[in-house]
Amino acid sequence: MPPPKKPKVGRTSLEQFLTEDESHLDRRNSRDSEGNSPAGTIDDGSDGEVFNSASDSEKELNVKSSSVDERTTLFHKLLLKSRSVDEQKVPRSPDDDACSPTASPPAAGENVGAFRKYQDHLRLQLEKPRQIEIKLECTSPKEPNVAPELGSNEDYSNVTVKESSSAPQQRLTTDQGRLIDTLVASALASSAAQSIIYGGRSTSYTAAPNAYPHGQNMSFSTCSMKGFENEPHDLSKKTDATKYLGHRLYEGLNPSDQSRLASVYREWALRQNKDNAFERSKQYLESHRRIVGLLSERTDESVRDERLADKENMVQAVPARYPNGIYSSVGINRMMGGYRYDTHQRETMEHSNGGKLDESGCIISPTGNYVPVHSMIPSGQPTINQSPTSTNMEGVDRYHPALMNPHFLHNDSRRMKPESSHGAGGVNKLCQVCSDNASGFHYGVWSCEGCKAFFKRSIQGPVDYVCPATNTCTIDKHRRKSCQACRLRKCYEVGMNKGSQRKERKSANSLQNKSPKRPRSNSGDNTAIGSPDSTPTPAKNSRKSRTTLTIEALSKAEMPRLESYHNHSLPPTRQHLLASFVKLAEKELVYLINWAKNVPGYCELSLGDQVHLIECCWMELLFLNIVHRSLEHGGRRLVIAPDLVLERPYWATMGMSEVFEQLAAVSEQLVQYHLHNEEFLLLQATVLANAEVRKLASYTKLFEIKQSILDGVVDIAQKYHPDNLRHVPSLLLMLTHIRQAAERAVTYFQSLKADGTVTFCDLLSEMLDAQKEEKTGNHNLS
DNA sequence: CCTAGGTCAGAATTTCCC
DNA sequence: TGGGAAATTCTGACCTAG
Repeated sequence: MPPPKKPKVGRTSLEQFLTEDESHLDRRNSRDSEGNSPAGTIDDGSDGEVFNSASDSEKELNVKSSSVDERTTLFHKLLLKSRSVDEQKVPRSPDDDACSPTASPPAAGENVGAFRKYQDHLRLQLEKPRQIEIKLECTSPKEPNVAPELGSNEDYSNVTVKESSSAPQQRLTTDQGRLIDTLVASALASSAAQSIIYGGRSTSYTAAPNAYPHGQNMSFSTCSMKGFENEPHDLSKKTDATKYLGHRLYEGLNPSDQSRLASVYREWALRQNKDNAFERSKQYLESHRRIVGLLSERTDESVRDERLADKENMVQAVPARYPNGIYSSVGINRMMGGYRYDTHQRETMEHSNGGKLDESGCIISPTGNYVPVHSMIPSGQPTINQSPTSTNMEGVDRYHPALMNPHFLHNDSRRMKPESSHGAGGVNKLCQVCSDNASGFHYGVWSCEGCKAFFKRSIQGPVDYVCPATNTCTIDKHRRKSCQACRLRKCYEVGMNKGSQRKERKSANSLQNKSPKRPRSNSGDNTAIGSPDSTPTPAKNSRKSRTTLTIEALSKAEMPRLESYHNHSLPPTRQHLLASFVKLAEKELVYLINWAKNVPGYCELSLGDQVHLIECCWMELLFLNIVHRSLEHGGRRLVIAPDLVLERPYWATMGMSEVFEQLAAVSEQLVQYHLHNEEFLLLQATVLANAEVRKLASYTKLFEIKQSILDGVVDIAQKYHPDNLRHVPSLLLMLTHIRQAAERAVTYFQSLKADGTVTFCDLLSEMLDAQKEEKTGNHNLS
């Protein structure tokens, strides 16, 4: 028994809905009076009934729905939204309690109480939990007359839904059937990927629909390698039937969608394939995966639209936190809980989404998993009169993510944050992590309660999030739960950190207030203060401001100090220490790639050059960071992570004695040179820009970047060490030792990888492979 | 007034068992 | 192997102290 629920305080979400919907209704009415209906909607009259066996009142509701009765539809929607709201959680006025539920819908203009009474009535009718399972009435795939023509615009008369209790059988509406199509399509896409991964066998599609206790949950999971074409199936069996369903659906896709689906999953397969090391990993890099994916994940607003436009034409893998890894499971909860789509719902979702349709084109389950949609929509459906690749949003509506928004399908009042209750001090700020409404300035950034709590939990205890995809998951309001690793990465990326207190917020604000003044004059330029050159020429001025901008950009991108979460209760053996080291390196590498994108000019290089530079110097950069973290120890110990500080004896334990000695020596030297933080930032950028001496595709641009960074190094040296002309060359000399140490380490790691001492993640693995290839000269610098 | 951190109901997921 | 139920983990709205 769940504990008693607390009464909800403040404005109820239902009230929110009512307010929202009443205004919405007004809009609808005025619109309909003009005789216009939104594009992309379906003819309600064809199959308006949701459940044939529904109670009388529900029938009445549905009949009215099909006659486009605005108010009834609105109530139906409200009912669906609020079905799960525990009545105890909804504070009611004595007046409400005194009234019994009303079986007739209130007239337009009636008050909220009347809406509630009717809603209560509907709730009572539908409160009984439904246990629903999908049953296909097909007996053989060879009998088209009984097999549903999925993917066509048929009604789903052969697909039935039955209640497990005493309720009679119910039919699916066409819309429900199509939603199931979409789910199965996702599952089959995953299965298709499996078959590609496992040797290119003809695709096998298996999706198992599982009925959950309350009739509201359904999930599909891929689970078998059985080929559909090759083996007989008994469609009276649920799994086989669903397999058939998926197969037919795939067949129903138009050729371009099929090909797109195949190519996306082929890429995915390449990424997963462990047996074909270099060629495939290279192909994979070249086909915009992993590191390329990380590099392509620009945060810059100017490229955001571009990225979103690309997504229009993308089928995405379904990220899921399941132990079986590549088997994506698609959890769609409450889909069958009476869901029905119509124009009113669409409008409401647009409304609640701030007037915008989600651009990703993915169905989103309440778990946050998302299902590829655009390519799943079978062609030739009159109600979706567009190609799936079209950017015209009209055809997206039916399968639109918004329709699967858990907040919409299931009114969990806890999750329905009143717009005005937080509002970040009255300022309508958005969460910098997920773009939900920010509740305040938390951990140094504007963030919502969810991301705040998530970050809090993440920094409180050891977490070991691993992205099931390519560390490039989109984190937004709907998908923030789909990948913890990427959510945490995003938290750090936007600048969340434990140390941020209100003080920093004030300074951030004051900085913001001052910022517009900055370009106007160099007087505020820190580099000018105390500079020996008191009469700067315009050229020098421009160079100095460029240095300032470079340093600002680099500071902004400063990497977080990640914890290693090394288990100190374990004996400090080579294996344990190396495992922690590698694990940390994996995490840092992801941040490193994102850091690189903030190096001025880096993103303007060709993608190939970006990848190449990172591949060449990632270890150097990791080492430079270690050296920097270890400055306070003066070379006596190395700070691998705040929770993993290695004393000299352990360097040998790890088999990295020489490498670490070198790093420690550099660290000791840098202390003597009084390395300033700004210099450190520029050194990092120098390592990146100087990673390759040979001519790359973007040679000129890279040369400019290098010059600019070196100018910065010189400028800053003048600022902090005006009397020491050897300071800059001394610093640069240190980089040669870091490079040497990195090269040794890479060789060592390659040997560890070869003998299997330590498990490397794919990204790190690929980095090591790339360097190996580089060494053997197979890399073609184009 | 604001935020970090605590709390806990409910949702989501995993595990166990038949 | 599927499915139900229990156990566990995660999420985020709300609360409180400073």
